[in-house]
Amino acid sequence: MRYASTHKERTHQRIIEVAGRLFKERGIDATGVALVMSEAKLTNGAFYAHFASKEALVEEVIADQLRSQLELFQDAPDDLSGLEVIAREYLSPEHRDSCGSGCPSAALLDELIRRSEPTRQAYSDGLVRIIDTLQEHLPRRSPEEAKSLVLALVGLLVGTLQVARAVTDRGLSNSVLESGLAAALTLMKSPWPDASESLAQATS
Amino acid sequence: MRYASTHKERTHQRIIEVAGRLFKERGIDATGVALVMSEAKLTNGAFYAHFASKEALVEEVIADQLRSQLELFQDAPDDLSGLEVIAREYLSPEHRDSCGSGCPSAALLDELIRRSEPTRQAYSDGLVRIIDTLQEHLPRRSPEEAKSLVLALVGLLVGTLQVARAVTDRGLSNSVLESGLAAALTLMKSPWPDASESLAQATS
DNA sequence: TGTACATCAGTGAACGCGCGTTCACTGATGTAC
DNA sequence: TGTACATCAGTGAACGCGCGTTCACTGATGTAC
Repeated sequence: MRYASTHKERTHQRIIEVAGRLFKERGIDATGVALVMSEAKLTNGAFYAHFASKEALVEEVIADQLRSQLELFQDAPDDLSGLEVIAREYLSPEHRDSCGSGCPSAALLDELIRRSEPTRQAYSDGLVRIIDTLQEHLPRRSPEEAKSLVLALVGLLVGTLQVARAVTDRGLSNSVLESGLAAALTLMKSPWPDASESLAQATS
Repeated sequence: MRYASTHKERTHQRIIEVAGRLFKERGIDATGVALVMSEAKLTNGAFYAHFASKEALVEEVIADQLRSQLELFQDAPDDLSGLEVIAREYLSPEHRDSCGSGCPSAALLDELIRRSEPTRQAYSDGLVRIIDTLQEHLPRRSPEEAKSLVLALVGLLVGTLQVARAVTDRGLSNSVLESGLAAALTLMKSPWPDASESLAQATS
């Protein structure tokens, strides 16, 4: 072998990680293959020795990003306090201010909705795994309750972070994060209603 | 006048509305000026008689979209039941399945974060107006509580809709919508905690 | 041990294409006299 | 009333540019004999 047997594999992984950061910082469409390769200290041409197309890269990046996010969540304690730690870190100003190293869902969600079937499937599979993992933090609830709560929390965290990033007023942005966190903590300790119940019925 | 005095103005507005739909369906970067103009039954060249650049169109589209969204919310009753109606319609399968005619935040949020300063400002201004309007649905709460709750609800609705759109499994997608709605209703009737309070403290 | 050849990750110039943008022009209709 | 000109929303071909992709090549190192 002219290179170490792991050489190409490591280059491949480096491209995926660099692309992940650039996609999250700049958007997928706005990040060219040439830029990804130059940031990975390579030239254009080498790209197609690693990936069949840009979309194939996108698909691998998404799978890789969701795997990383899953591992991050798995580091937290396996109970309700772990879920609180996750929410606090997720809705922190630091996470808001670092798209490139942050959650792929918050950075790419509505771009992903419009991409190829395999890419969307890669995202969806990764998200299902994350949901399953988060559910394990709620052993005191029934599986149905736990799953429903986790789904709502995922939506809340992702949406709140995005809104906090979009708003131009820094003070308002901080309020968005704090409000989202307060809501997350409220949900974690609330009894879980049936969604078919209306507010009027529930409060009367 | 060779045309009715309102002719150009109406064409201008038609371009903005067509572009709004296309941007939300396909993404901003992925929607070319030529496509927008042909869908508006015009040719390329007329574009620059109406807008200084594509980004100027984006800015006007965003302002227009948030104005429409605000009007939609203003149609609901001015109390807590109105907020429930809004949440139910927002998290409906119909809204999930119609990006083009739906909420601009859900369709474009993370693309907006990366656009020009004036475009982001247009979005931010529109969102602030929406938040102020939604707050009026909560006369029973203190202004601080009402604002915090509304901010969290906005994050929850936007994030939940995006996740429901991204997930490839239809059953899971429906569960996401139902869970998000259940969470929204729970938040509307819960007492509002201080975000600095931790879950451990609150539950012990 | 020395030489010819095979391997293959990476190089870098080139390709066609669609993008945002420009511009000379059209043609319908109003105004001047 | 008739004719020459002005107005201006819209036309459609063309521009340079950067994109994703292709391909003939390089050069370091392994293998054959």
